[in-house]
Amino acid sequence: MPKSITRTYSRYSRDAAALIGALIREARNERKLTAQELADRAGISRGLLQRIEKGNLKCEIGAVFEVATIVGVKLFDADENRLTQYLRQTREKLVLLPKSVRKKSKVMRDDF
Amino acid sequence: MPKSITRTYSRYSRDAAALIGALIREARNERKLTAQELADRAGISRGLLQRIEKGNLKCEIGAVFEVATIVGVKLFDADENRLTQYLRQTREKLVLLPKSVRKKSKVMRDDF
DNA sequence: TATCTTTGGTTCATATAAAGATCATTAAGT
DNA sequence: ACTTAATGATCTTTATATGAACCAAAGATA
Repeated sequence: MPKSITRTYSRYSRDAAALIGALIREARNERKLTAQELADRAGISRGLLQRIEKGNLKCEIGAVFEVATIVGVKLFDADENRLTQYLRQTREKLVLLPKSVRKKSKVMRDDF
Repeated sequence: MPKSITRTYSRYSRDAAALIGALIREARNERKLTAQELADRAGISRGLLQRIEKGNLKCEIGAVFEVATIVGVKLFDADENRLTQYLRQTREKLVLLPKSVRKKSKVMRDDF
């Protein structure tokens, strides 16, 4: 990560992360779990869990998903079956798709 | 990050990441964007985009969300309005909830 | 009120994710 | 077939996210 990158995030991304974080915190309280307990179960530190619940965008997605899974926050708010089904479908579809994209060569007249 | 952490991920987390990655790649191809172009738009490197599309769990969630947003992959497969609405509702609910969880003190007889 | 627990911020050391560059392979366009 | 471009993969360097150990503040229980 050279040259000190300062990322800019869209509002949608920020809202999505904040939503997941809020849902996790809510679910954790409903299940009467302390932050430390949930962090232990997920194999992460309490500090990281705090940042996740705050909707911090600079957390590794694996940690967020893991915590969400443990407390039962469904990603895609769809049932789990659909997820794996869709995953299989998508994989099948992908092998049929071209592997690389290509521009219409140099300059193409499409103005008529 | 001391003591070399090797995380374990649940199947659900792995599938979810793989699904997002596959959807991103599919959407990128549909929009005729090269990996470099999408990476540039998201402000990330092409290498990172590759890992995201492969479903690598060790990517920062902000980068994943940003890319997904750009190519139009909806998280929670809900419309954006519902996301922000739900976010507001959740935030309102949160202030009403107790801020800390507590075990039922030492040993509580709940066996009657 | 006093005590114990949980949470919220720090700070610091270090493991590591990300950028950037390079190269081989694959595939699209001519 | 040839050319050009996109992808896949690997390597090195560097910025930084994470874990750990703090402390203070808030909250629950008695």
